[in-house]
Amino acid sequence: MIRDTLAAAVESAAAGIGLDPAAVTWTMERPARREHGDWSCNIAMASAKAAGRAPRDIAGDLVAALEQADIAHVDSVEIAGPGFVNFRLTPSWLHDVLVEVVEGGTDGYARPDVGAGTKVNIEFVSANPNGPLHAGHGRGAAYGDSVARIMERTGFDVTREFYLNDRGVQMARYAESLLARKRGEPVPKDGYGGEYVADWAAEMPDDVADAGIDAVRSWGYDRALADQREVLAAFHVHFDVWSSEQALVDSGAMDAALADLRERGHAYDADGATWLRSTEFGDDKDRPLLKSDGDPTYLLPDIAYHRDKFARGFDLLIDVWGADHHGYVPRMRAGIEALGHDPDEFEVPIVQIVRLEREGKEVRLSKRAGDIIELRDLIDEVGADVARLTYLLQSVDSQQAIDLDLVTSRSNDNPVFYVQYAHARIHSIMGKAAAAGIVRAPLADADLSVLTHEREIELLRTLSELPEVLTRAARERAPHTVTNWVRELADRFHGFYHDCYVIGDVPADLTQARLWLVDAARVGFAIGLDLLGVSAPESM
RNA sequence: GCCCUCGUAGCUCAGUCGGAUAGAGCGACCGCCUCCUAAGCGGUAGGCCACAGGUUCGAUUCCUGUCGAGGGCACCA
Repeated sequence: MIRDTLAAAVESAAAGIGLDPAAVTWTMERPARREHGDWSCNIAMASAKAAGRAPRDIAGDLVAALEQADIAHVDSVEIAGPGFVNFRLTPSWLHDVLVEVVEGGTDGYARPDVGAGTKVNIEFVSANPNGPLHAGHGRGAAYGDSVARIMERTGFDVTREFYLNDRGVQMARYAESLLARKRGEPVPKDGYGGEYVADWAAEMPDDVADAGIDAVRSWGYDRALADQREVLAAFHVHFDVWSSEQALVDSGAMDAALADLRERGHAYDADGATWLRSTEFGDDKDRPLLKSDGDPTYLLPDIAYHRDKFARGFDLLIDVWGADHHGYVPRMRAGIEALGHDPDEFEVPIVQIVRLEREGKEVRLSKRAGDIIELRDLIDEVGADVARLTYLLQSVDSQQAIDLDLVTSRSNDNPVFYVQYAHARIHSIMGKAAAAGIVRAPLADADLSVLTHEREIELLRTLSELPEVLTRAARERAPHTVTNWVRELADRFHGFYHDCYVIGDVPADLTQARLWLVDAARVGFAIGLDLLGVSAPESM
């Protein structure tokens, strides 16, 4: 890559004038402003203190040395601002990018090895199996799955996992609520009042209800899980592993975890309960593992669960949690440290809440669920692609308001259609070319040097940024940076489409080169949209 | 009271591992279809990057505090 070429040239030049490039941290980056060239290096400023010289003075020597070196694609090197060394390149470097994109294709282009084979377990959604998924789960599902896709592409060995809290008080209340509804009675206090409970109770066979609360719970569990699986499938999210809390209890894994904690001296008995000494690991207070009635709290099975994940050989555990659970992070991390693991091996991205609005007012999409907005209804209304891209439009750190009027509108202010339309135009061009009997010659025969139009250059420049974007998206677990890139690619493509006709009154060699450029854009959209879990239509 | 996330253009949001004149889309206003879909393209206007200190050659970015929004604070998950 060009960046490496330039960095190597800088290192060599720096060494040549008596600096030690390895001793300072410096960067080779794309300047924010185009006037500052194509690539910019801050090594002169970074070395100033150690060298005891003025940054611009060092930069001057560097530029002189770099001008002597014959570096591929470099048009000029100059000093700018406080001491930046800026490189201006000839368009040829972007023609090389085009070849790289087309030859690499969807599978081969932009595969930076960030993970180096790290085994990572990404646990997300993990909704309780006692009701349908809601819009908040949708954001977590879109995020978790997209992070998984990005990490897979960047050299991580990824497992997608769903944890089932199929044990405990919540499940008991759910079963009681189902049974009460089945019998036409009001749901008990602290029960589940959503209309889906009544609907599902109506579906429940009489013999299940007659068989008692355990049978009802079991039936209700299956019913809820089937519902969630169905919606996730419609959302194009799949899981490799479904783990059960109850199974951890039944297998003795939970007891083993507690014994482990005791052995390590991080668990103790007091006030009739058993406690985790989480304060030892930075938590505010110690947390109960076993309640005073002897039943486990949710924390102990969770610790056992994470212990199990590590036992399965994962180097890194990522739990995607909703904002309402963030206070739980310190004790979970404490539990992991208590088991002897490095806290850096456990990460918890927090997904902030989602609000759905119509005409500026909060809406409740579901008539059935009462107080929840079902993911199913959202998908039914806008489609899985639109829902996913919309969720991934912004960072999960900030709260999100989804305007349903906007999202369903077929207008300029809808970013989903903007991107999809750009993609559709690619196929429109290819279709026109085929209809006109134009055959795309082999890439090796195309003269890419004719691609010099500002729009063509900008389009290629955006394509060239994808490896860096993916590196960052993977490190920061930030799918929205990919969304931003895809939007920019769409922006560049629309501009190109508008000003640069591929077919029509253009020379044959330009048509050929542009057809390859269009194909490169297609590869870019295919990679980007796939990472977001969004398919793109070939026509609209 | 303590902890977490957020506060950037009228609106919705990027950017922030410290860098050169802070970006996009929408909305507003002005333009562009004899030619691959105008679901598009171009232009103009619009900012004390919540506020106050600190660190630094340099802070929207890092640290501290204040204010505001949201969320969480053992035996619900």
